[in-house]
Amino acid sequence: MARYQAGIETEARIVDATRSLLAEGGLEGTTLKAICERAEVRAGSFYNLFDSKESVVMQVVREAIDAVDPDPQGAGTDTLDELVDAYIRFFVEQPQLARVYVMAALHGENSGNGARRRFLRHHQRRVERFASAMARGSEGLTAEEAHDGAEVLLGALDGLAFRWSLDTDFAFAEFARRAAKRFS
Amino acid sequence: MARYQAGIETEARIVDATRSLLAEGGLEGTTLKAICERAEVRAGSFYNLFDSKESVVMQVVREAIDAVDPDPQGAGTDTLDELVDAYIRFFVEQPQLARVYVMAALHGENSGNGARRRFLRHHQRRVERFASAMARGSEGLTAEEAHDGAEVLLGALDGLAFRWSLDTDFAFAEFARRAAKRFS
DNA sequence: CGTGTTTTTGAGTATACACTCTAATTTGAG
DNA sequence: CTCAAATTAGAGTGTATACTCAAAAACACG
Repeated sequence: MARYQAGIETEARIVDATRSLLAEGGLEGTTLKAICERAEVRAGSFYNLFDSKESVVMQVVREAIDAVDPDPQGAGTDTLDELVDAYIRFFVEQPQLARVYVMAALHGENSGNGARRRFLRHHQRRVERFASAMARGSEGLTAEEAHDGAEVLLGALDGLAFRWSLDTDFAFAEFARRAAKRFS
Repeated sequence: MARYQAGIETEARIVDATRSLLAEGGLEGTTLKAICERAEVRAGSFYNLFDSKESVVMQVVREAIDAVDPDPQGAGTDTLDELVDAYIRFFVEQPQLARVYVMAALHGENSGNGARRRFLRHHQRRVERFASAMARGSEGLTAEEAHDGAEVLLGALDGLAFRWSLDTDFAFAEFARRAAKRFS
């Protein structure tokens, strides 16, 4: 762990380098060599501050997952529109982290169950939150209907997010709102 | 290129091995060693039949992309429901190829523009086909409205497909139909 | 058979990768 | 200023990867 100022700054530089590399080229392009070059650090310094390459990558991925859902405490009070807007804002304001988020989901897809399970749990928490907002928003909706609706809406949002990650000219925000409108 | 029966069979065994490995572990798990072991072939035989590892992988990926849209000639005659059903059937009947398809999309995400552009073109063709079915299905829909609607619906289907690839217990078919109803 | 072609083998090459280790340098609290 | 602790450098290790090559084996066909 960094205790001197120099170490703290180096650590931040390494995290920044890792985040931008992940955003640009995915895991494939994010080699130790690339991280060290971009952070202007030699391999020895890297391993003085991190246990492994995986640990920085996971740190950035957690950062991205947290940023998608910035106020987990607020569950139970927000509206569906607010949740959708938060998702949209995440993509517009932090496109680098957004790309990492999409890739993390995709990579968790393989990656021997660990990452996959983590991402599924994250997804389920999000579905519940969307479902409860949905139920609060419209009278006469059973819990199951709200849950299923939330699953479909989140599926659509994730699909559009993926579409955006293929081509960042895609007007993600517009389409996301259009999808959300079908549910209110 | 294979000219004797033995070579033809070996080629098929290699393609099968590659497809199942891609479905199980993604690109990461699909090493030359793994392909050769599963196909019961030595490296030299592999390179007698294929130029590179990438060429088999691309062959399987093309196979998957083609299987999503089994009747490209039929464009202009099918209904939206038929298109959605074809998509669902693809996932139910050929889950291995379906997994490869999802992964190809995700991997195309990096992979230096080539794969990304190919996948985008494929996506755009599909959007057009869905849009024309949508326009035919309901009167008084401008071309642009149909196009945007198709983009949202396909986004939802792709998102749900991704959700299914995270957890194959997910009732993809049900949710896909629900999404189709919601977004058309 | 005999013969030219295809197929198979398996040891071998080159390279990229994550990671280690020791010694030198820098830092900052007392 | 001193000195122990933190930081850095950079050559070096081990391993996995895609891929090559020359020779042996299997094959089809006259």
